Order: sequence, then structure tokens, then C-alpha cells
Amino acid sequence: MRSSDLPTVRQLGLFQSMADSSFEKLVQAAYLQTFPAQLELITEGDPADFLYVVIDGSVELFTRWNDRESTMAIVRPVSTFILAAVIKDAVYLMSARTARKSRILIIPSENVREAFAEDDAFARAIVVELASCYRTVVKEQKDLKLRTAVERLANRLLRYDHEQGSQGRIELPYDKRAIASLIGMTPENLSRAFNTLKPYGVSVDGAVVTLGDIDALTRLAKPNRLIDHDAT
Amino acid sequence: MRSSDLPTVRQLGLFQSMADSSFEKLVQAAYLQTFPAQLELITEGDPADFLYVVIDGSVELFTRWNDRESTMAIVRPVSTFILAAVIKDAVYLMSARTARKSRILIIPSENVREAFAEDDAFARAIVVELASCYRTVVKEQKDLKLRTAVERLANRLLRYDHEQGSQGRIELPYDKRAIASLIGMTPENLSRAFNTLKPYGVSVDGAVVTLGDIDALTRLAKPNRLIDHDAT
DNA sequence: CGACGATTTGAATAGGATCAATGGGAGTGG
DNA sequence: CCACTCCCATTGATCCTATTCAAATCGTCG
Repeated sequence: MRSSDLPTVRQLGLFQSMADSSFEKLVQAAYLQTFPAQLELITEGDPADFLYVVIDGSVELFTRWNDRESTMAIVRPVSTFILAAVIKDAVYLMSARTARKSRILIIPSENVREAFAEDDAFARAIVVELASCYRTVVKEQKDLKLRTAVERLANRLLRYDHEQGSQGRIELPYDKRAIASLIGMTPENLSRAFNTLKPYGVSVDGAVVTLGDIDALTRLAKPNRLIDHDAT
Repeated sequence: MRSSDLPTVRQLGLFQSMADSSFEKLVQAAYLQTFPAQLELITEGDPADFLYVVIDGSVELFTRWNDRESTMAIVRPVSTFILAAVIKDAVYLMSARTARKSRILIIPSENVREAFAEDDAFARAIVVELASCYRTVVKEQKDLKLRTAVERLANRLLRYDHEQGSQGRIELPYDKRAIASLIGMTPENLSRAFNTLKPYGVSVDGAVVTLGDIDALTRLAKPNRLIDHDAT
């Protein structure tokens, strides 16, 4: 793998506290590959043979059932995905495909589980990582069960604004189809939700969204650290 | 605490592999209390001061936002809840109240984190526990995003039937209000969903539900091990 | 320029929520 | 034991939200 990528991976919360020797072993067993956009990397139901680390690009985690499909998450560099399946030596619960051309580090599950068994610091890092993942999904579930589609969109816009420096002007990080599915609605409904938010100062021009009245939008959205914040 | 409860707790996946000394310390620091029904044990947003173990009774995890409320899970004996918050030393994301009179073991968070730091086997048990919790919530999210309310109910009925010995006759484990909220609908809508399922052999008499045509119900529900099963 | 995919808009429908009213036990107190 | 009350569940009517299907528009890329 490219030597310049190594430190980035090493600095991930998941890997930074493990022993050098353990990390070495993991990296030695790993493959770094570049995939074109829209390539299905894993399919839900398959055994979890690898742990994935997105180095560059982005990956969409999605799920299918009965001819319906829903985007569960979009993973951006640098982070891992499907750790839980790997640790439990179970099948993947979600499918994954590259959203764009992506460079991805692939670590065989057995090596991950071996490091987990041998390296105590790594085991504890996994605890922290999984606890974070768990809390993130719980927040998403709260978002889904407690809010309407428009409220979910409003809160997400505020979140993107915050992530992008609170300038009242954001660039949507993914295409609208993906955002719609992520938020749990159809693309058509997303369009209409944007229209519903016009009176709250929201105007859309392609992927650029201007938040002209943050206060009004905030009063509508009622963001909450127990649902919307990333931290803890 | 009652000596007869100790082995049950000790045999939980979370505790069974840890050192005797660590377990001893945890138990020594813990309190066993009996709470009346409908008592709010924890409130979301509060610091996670304790890990909870339901010994007897049952506890509802729920969440509130903007005057709405939703049941996230119901915890039955013997199992723990809010482990992730305790490990991360964060605030609770969910509130909890006893659904009925309950006996509950309460372990101070600091002791849990101390055991986590000192006992490697315990750390690894926490990994497995959190991975399971994570995968459970992911399944619930898939259920919510991919299925209609009637489909969710149909699958849940099949699950209860399976849990209760596949006799085609089940007793609802909680009152309908709770089940409705758990599934993500209103009580009114649950009533109507039961009616919708009548042509599929579902008949309701109080808390007793008869599944007269499992095949038809299954064809409608399309249960899936990546959403509905408990294991892995 | 033309084709394709993504987005938007419109119209109709379905799914679910809300509000209001009624029925039905379980528990309480006389 | 019976009446009363309360809470849960059901039903009806209506409203609102969101999906579906269809068509138009826009922009991008070859």
C-alpha cells in the first residue's frame, strides 16, 4: 500500500492504540485496491470475510428487501465499515457499493479477529468504536421515529451547515437521491420538502443550498444533541 | 443482593468470562433494588452514572422529542441496558422506566469502566455485547425503512410465534400501546393493522392472537434473517 | 447535437396520524 | 356483590403526509 496512507490509517481511533506489531501484521495481510464508481463491494447475507477501510472516495451502505432499497449510511475517508460483522464472524447486514471511484483497504476478517484476540489495546479500541456506532444508529432511529420527513431534512441541513463552517450556505455532500434515501424518503418527496422549507429561508440551486434564516429553520428543526450531534 | 440471583447474572454473556475478582468487585459496588411499575429510572440526557441489569420484571426504553414519545425497546430479564453510554462515559440517549414492578441491579459506571480497563476478558465480552446490540439496531432500522406498518406487524407476530414455540397462537408480551410504539405506529393504527391481517388468518382476542394461516402470513411478511432473526 | 440520468412538478392514491366517541375489562370503594 | 371509575382498545371520520406513476425539465457527457 502507498506509504503515505499508512499514517492516516494508523491514526484512526480504531488502530492508534494497538501495538506496532499487531498493526504491522494487519497491514501485511491487507490489500489496497482502487475500485470504480458504483461497484458493489459486499452483499448483505454474505459471510464477513473482510474489514473495509475507505482511504479515498466514498462508499454507500445500503440494504434491500422485497424490491425496495434504502441507503443506510455513506462512509467517507478515512473510516472503517462493517466492523461488527467481522468481529462476530457473522454475515453482513448491509450491502456496500462505491459511490465514486474509491481507494479501499481490505483486511481479512481472520486477521482482525486474531489481532482482537491478541492485542488488548485493540480490543478496547473496538469497544469504543462499536459503542460509537451503536449510539449513532440509536440516534438515527430516534430521528426516524420521532420526526417527520421535513423535520429530518431541516435538521440535516443544519448539520451540514455546521460541518461546513456555519456559513449559511452548504454544498450537499451527496446527490439528492442518496440524501433522500438516507433521510428515509423518496426523491420526489425530498424536492417537496425543500419547497416546504422555502418559507424558512431555504433555497436550492443544484447542490448548493442557502440557509437564509437560520433562526427560523432552527425553530422548526429543534435540533437536539441527543439526536443530531456527532460527538459522544 | 439475593444469593440466588448471582449465578444468573454471572452467566450473562457480558459477565461470564471475566475474572472472579473483577466480578466480585462489580457486585460489591452494586445495588439491588426493587422498583414499582411505571417508575422512571433514567432520563435521556443525564450522565450515565450506572449500568442496569434487569433481574426480574421488565423495563421500557423510550425517548422523547418535541412532545412526541417513542418506545425504543423493552428489556426483559436477565439482561443489561445502556452499556454503550456507560462505556463512553456519556449521557444516556434513551430514558427508561419500569413496565412493571421490577428487581434491578445497579452498578456504578466507574466500577464498570474500571473492570473494563483492568480485565481483558471483560473488555472482549463487551465487544461482543456491543456488536450484538449494534446489529440489532441496524436490523430495526432496516425494518423501519423498508417495510410498511402492516408488514412490520406481520413479521413481529411471526417472531413472537417462533419465540413462543410456533403453536400458531401467541400471547402478546406487552400491552398494545407499547407494541404499537415499538413497531413505529399509533395504537389506532395497530388496531387497523390487525384488521388488515384478518384475511391472512390473524384473529385477536385481547392479548391472545391466533395465527390461523401461517403460510399466508409468511407470504405477506416475507421474514428475513437479515432483519428479523435474533441470532448473530 | 442528442442521449441519458437526475431532478422537479403534477395528479392521483395510499398509508398513517389525529381527533372524537364508544365499548370493555380491571381495579376500587361502597 | 355491585356500581363506579379509569384506562386501554377499538371504531369512525377526517386530515395530512408521503408514495406512486407520469411527464416535463435540466444539465452533463459523449
